Amino acid sequence: MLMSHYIDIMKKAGVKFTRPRKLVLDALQAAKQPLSIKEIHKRVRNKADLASVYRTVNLFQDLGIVREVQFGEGYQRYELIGEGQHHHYVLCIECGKLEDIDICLLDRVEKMTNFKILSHSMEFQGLCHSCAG
Amino acid sequence: MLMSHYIDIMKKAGVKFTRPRKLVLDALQAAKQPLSIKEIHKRVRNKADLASVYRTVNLFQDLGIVREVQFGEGYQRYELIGEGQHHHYVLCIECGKLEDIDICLLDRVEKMTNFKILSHSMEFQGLCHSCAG
DNA sequence: TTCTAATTGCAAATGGTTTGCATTGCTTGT
DNA sequence: ACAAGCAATGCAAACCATTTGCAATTAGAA
Ligand SMILES: [Mn+2]
Ligand SMILES: [Mn+2]
Ligand SMILES: [Zn+2]
Ligand SMILES: [Zn+2]
Repeated sequence: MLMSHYIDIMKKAGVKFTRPRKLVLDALQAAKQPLSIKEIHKRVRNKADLASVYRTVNLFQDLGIVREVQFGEGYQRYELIGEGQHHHYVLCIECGKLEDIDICLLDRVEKMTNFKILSHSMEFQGLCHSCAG
Repeated sequence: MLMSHYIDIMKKAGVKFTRPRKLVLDALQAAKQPLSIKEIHKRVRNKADLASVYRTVNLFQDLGIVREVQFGEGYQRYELIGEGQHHHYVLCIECGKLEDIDICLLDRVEKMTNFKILSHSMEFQGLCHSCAG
């Protein structure tokens, strides 16, 4: 996704496109896995404060730029959402291997329940083929 | 699920069936929704310490007696698992309405990914029909 | 460039969860 | 019934992710 896309979203929302926000965006774009706050902060050390990373990620969530991914590690992870897309994962708790599963039940659940779904999580944890032995 | 079922599990695991553990079990059995630690503790006040509630719930998780439910509230919820069963939910963030969705992708994901899945979360948050307007 | 509200950095606070340790309570063997 | 040994508890302190107050800085409109 182009940087200009996210700048547009912020402009439309009437918030400033600041240095910390660009840095967090860069970090998330460079990553190929959902990042924790600590990981984002590490990729941005001495450029943006930890509190700013938190505030930025929360803002991005409100703006629909990032999505929270729950791996049950005791903290959250975040990934960019590109044009209405997002992923769901299966994680090996032994070796950390992460696989994308191409399923999303959003539409099905909206129809089935008559809810307007605003967010959802659907993540699996277990042992990959190698680690299961 | 019968209390004896859970007692058996604890016996097999070689852990004691103590008063706090019975209290937490009772609270979870009486509940018709996943409970937070705070809610369990409230239902058990002056009978079991908060730390014991935490320790008990963690033990029950290890024993496969309870399952963590993630509603993204900033803390965890727990529900009893009866004989290989568990639920997935859609939650209205406005009025708190909770609906059970009768879908589980465990088997499908295990086959698709060749992982041995040990835990998973699949919860949806949004607005129910009344609250969406 | 100037001006001002939005944003940041830093430090302190918060809140859920875990942990250390002395005490209590089972359980087993005598 | 008693004692010994180990497990589990209560209480307080620690931990750690996240939030917040506030003074200083900065984006971006005028
Ligand atoms: Mn989805
Ligand atoms: Mn399931
Ligand atoms: Zn693995
Ligand atoms: Zn509702």
